[in-house]
Formats: sequence, structure tokens, C-alpha cells
Amino acid sequence: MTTIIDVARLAGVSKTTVSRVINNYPHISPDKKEQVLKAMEQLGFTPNPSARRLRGQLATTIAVVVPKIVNPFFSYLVDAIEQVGYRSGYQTLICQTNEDKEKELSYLNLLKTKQADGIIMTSIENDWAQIEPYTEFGPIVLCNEYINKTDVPMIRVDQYQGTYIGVKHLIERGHRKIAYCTGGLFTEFGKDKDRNQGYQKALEEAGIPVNPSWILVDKHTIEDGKRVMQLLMEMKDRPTAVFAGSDEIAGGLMMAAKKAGLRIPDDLAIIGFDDQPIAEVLDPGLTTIRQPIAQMGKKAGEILLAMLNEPCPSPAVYELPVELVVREST
Amino acid sequence: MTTIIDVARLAGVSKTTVSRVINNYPHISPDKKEQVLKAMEQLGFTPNPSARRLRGQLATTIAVVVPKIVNPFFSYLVDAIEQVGYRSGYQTLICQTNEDKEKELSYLNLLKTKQADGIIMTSIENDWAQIEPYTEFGPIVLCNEYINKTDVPMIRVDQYQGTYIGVKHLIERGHRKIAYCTGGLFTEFGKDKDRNQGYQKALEEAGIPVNPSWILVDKHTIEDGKRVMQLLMEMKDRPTAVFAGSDEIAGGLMMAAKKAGLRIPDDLAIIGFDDQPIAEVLDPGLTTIRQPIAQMGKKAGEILLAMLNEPCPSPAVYELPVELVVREST
DNA sequence: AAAATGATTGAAACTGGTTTCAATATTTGC
DNA sequence: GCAAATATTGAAACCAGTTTCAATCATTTT
Repeated sequence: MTTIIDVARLAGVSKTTVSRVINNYPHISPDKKEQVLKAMEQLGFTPNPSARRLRGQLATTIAVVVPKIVNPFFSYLVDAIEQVGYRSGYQTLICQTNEDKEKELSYLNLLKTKQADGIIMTSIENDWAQIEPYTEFGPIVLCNEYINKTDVPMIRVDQYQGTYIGVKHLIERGHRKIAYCTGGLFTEFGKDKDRNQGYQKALEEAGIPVNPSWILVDKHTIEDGKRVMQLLMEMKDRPTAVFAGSDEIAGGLMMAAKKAGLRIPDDLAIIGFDDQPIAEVLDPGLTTIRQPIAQMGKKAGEILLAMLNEPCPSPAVYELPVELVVREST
Repeated sequence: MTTIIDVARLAGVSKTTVSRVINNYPHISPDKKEQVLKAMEQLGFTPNPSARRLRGQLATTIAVVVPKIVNPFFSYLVDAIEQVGYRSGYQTLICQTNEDKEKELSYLNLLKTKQADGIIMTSIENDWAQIEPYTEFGPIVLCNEYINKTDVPMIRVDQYQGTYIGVKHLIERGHRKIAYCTGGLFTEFGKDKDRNQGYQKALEEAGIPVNPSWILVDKHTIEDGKRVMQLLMEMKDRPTAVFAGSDEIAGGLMMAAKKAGLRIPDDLAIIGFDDQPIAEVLDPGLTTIRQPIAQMGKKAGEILLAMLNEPCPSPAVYELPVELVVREST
């Protein structure tokens, strides 16, 4: 490794001067500056970030916590964040928790140890009380997931509204027996809670009672969707429509439904959530709730970068709009 | 930040001793060791990785270079690598090049500056001559992409064989007019070159001449697939089957074909590459060439970790098998 | 022309750990 | 019971940068 001292020696100056050139300090004579630059060029010198970081001078890494990168929702989110970061010279560290609490905490330690200068969390496994202490070490921004606090910036969509307009759309199409797939049912606050309320509110407004056996929790993947469809087929009183918590679940549902000879949307209407690429490619095209993923990621990245520059802009909640995309599955 | 000195003071020992405890050195009296551990616990101390790295003692980060994380092929690859790394205590840095040469080089600099201890490249934008010098700073493993060298470890599938069996399958189904979508046509060596040769060889063996207007280059996405289908529709002499370079292209092809009223596979047979989740969910189910993505990632991770431990195991090429998955689109 | 101001520069201290080296304490061998 | 070997410990040097402080030099003010 070539160090700042090698450069200093070659340029015939002290390492202090080299450091000043690296950091664009004023008051360096043009000729020395040029000598230093030439020496750096000649030696192919790159400053050692560990050393700079140690002195508290460097901030170039942001971390994004996701449950699973293979979930397209999160890969698109990461994509957007990474692009914002890169434009400002930041590297993006991807932290996949696999929904493991300990893994999440181990990633939060990146903040404490200055390996990451800020963190964007797109999911939360631990209680906020566990996570909150880490805000002391650097900014944390929530994106997608949200909690019942006002002192942390959040970028979210109106999940309540998303489910509400989706279920309402099904009701308007004449459905009264509407099943519902969700991640979790019994959360205190946050995404799943709001979605559940949207579902219930839409039913309630139409005077439809909730049928608990049509509510299916802990569903996320295509495989989950297939299994749910099998469950539904075995029911005596079958729903005529399903609100799926993600386009992937919807895809699995659709596959299994078609395999069982059901026509979509005539025998069974399906609506998804997210508007991922898969939604368009399914046959029939999947009606779904579009989340502005790229904008969410972009906004989250921008907020985090802003917090890294000015210490404390007032943390705010940014709520982006969801949108019903009607295709052929409803 | 609490430092090693705070711990030393509280435990009533020197920082040397604390360091020894952290690193599990032998020859520390049990009582002092316990005092130190207690002090560390009490202060919530975490060693500063920048400082450890600076002294050349720490290796905890591997970087994965991908063109686009939103491409499921790469997100599954990253997923597999990340899991192997995490189990050995490594963090995974995701580097998205967006097919930008400069961005790729900027990520290779992570090695030079010891921000990453090793790199797995799943794509290559620059010439190897540009990249090769970086191997001086740490191990580089190629996974998926490959080059004409023997001194760098590569994990690859037999791309030639993949295309060959796919095209042969189409021929066996009676097709003689077979279009072909690919990333690049005129590469010197590597993935695309081998795929092209598999295509040509299969045609040649069946005595079918190559029709250049049926070869479509620089195709990657669903949108590309749709556009290709439009091109094909406008042709006077239309192919009866298409070999797509990825399942996503195939998905786009299928969408557009169905929209144009073609029946699949009767009017047009389609075969994909990868066997991503989308392949299964398409209707009709997509016949495709399965790549063992998870195994590739796992192997690449293991090789890299091995190289980080023993300096120089003989670099080898690992070729994993591809497999034809026949569904209903052919 | 002397004093005051500001630009330019480098020596040394500092960041938070690890490693070397030497000193001291303890155990083992005979 | 004494020499040799081994265990335990800390002071100081080191990693590669940044920052503080003071010294020198040039320029402007009075």
C-alpha cells in the first residue's frame, strides 16, 4: 500500500500538506498543490478510509436493512436508495435480516462502530425500544415500515387507504365474500395493523361482517399463495374474491386457482399489492395496489443524506400516495 | 463512544490486556479476564472496526458486484452469498454497477482501501486487463461471468450446453425457424459467446441455416421482450419458436404474443433461461434452462472465504450443471 | 519603515485499536 | 533449593490518516 508519507516524500512536502490537498483546504501554494497531485497520480494513491474514519472525518457508507433481498419490493427499494447514495458519493451496505432479530441488532451495530454513517430500515424485527438507543450513534430513517413515534423520520404509504380502496373495488364489483391474506394480524401499530383496519372498514361500510376463517396470516410468497388457494378450495363456504398482501401471493393464488379449473375473475377475483413486474405478466393481468417504490427509496435516501449533513432537521413523516391499478383479475 | 481505554480504566488493567481479552489471547489470568469482560458488558463496549482494520487485523467485509440488483437472477445470487458470509461473520456490501465501467472500477477500489477484504464479481464491464491489477489487493472471484484466464477462480455454468439443449429441445418439437435473444453477440470470450455457439451448434447439427434477422441482441428485460415480439410480428418470414436469454425476456415475449392473439406453444413456442419464480407463474408455464443460482452463490462465497484464510489455494474453475425444465410453453 | 495581518508550512499530538518487547511473577526440572 | 522455563502484564511503538499549534514568510496598513 502506498501511504500519504510516500506521497509526501515524492512531492517533497510534509504529510500535513498532502492531507490538506486531499481535503481541499485553502491556503496551499499552487505549485506545491500541483506537485502533490502529480505525486498522488504517479503512485496511484488512494487514502485509506479506515484511517480517515478513525479520525472521524469520513462518512461514506449508508446501510439498508431489508428482510429479504430476493423480494422484488425490497430489491427495487434498495435500487432506488443505492442510486441516490452513489450520486452523493456514498456506498450502500445491504443488510438482510431474514427476519432474524439478532441479525437486525448486529447490523445496527454498524452505526455504533462507524462502519455505516446512517441506516435506512425497511423492516423492523425488534421492538423500537431495542432499536431506539442506536439513534445516538447516527441517523436512522424508516422507509416502508413505520411506528408510533414522532422523533424518527418515516417514509411510508397510506397502507390503510391501500387496502381500503382495494377491498372497496372488490365490493363494487359485486363481491361480498372477500378473503384477506396478510403478513401479521396482531401487531400493535404499523403497516399490518393499518392494512387490517382498511380491510375491516371497507367491509363495515358495506355492511359485510368479517369472516375470521377467510383471514389468513403470515403469508408472503408465491408458495404461500398456492397453499392458501388449497385451503380456500377445501372450504364449504368459499370466498369469491381474495385480497392478497403482495403480488407474489396473488401470483401463487392465481396459479393454483387456474390449476383447479377456476376462471379468473369470474369464479374468483384476485387483487394484489405493490404492482411489481410480475403483476403485469400474470394472465389475466393482476389488479393491484401500486406503491411508489422508487420514490419511497429516493425520498428515504435524500432524507438520510440531509440528516448526515445538518445534524437535526425536524424529523417528519412523508406519506406517499398509493393507487389502484385495475387490470383483468377483478 | 466508549473506547478500549475506558474499559481498561474501569477494569483496572492496561489497554493491552483488554485487547488480549477481545482477541482471545492465551495467558490471561481468569480473574482479570472476568473483570475486563464485566467492564465491557457494563459499558456496552464494541471495538472500533476502523481502528482494528487500520492495524491490518480485521477482515469482515466482502463485496458483491452486480449489474442490477432488481434482476432476480442477481438478487438470488446475492442472497446466497450473503448467507454464506454472515455465517462466517462477514458483512456483504452490494455494489450495483448499472453496467457502468467507472462505477465498477470505483467499487474495485474498495479492495485497495481495505474496505472490502474480497470481491465476488457476477458481471464484468471493463476489460480484465483493467481489473487484474486489483487482485494484488485482495482475492477476486468470478461468479456467473467468466473470462479466458486460469489464474482467477470462477464459478460458472455451462452456458454453451444450456443454449444447446434448449435449442435442441425446440428442434425436437419440430421447430426449424428459431429466433434467439441474447445480451451481446460479438464478445470475444465468455457467457454470451458460449451461448451463441450453443445456438449455432444445435442448428448446425439439424442442418438448419442461421437466419441473422432472427438474432436479436442487447435484450434483457420484460419490456425488451415485448418489443422483440412486435419486431417478430412485423416479419414476413416469422419464426415459430424463440429462445429467450432470460425468463424476463420470455415473459415479455409471451405477454405480447398472447395480446397479438398467438397461441402458445401452438403458434409460437417460447423457452427462457434461469428458471426464476416468474417462469412458473407464467401461463402457460415457461419451459426454461435452470441455473443452480443458490449453489453458484454458495460456492462463490465459500471459495472467497477460503482464499481469505489460506493465501493461495490453486484457483480453479467450478462448472455447475444446467438443466432443461420442460413446462407448457414449448 | 515598523507593525499588523494573513497566507503557507511542518512538527507533533491525536483517533482506537494491535503488536512488540521487556519486566516481573510463577511454575517446573533436577 | 536454585536455575530454567513459562505465564502474566504493561509501556511504547505502530497503523494511516487529520487536526492543533506555532513558526515562517509575504503583504498590507499606518
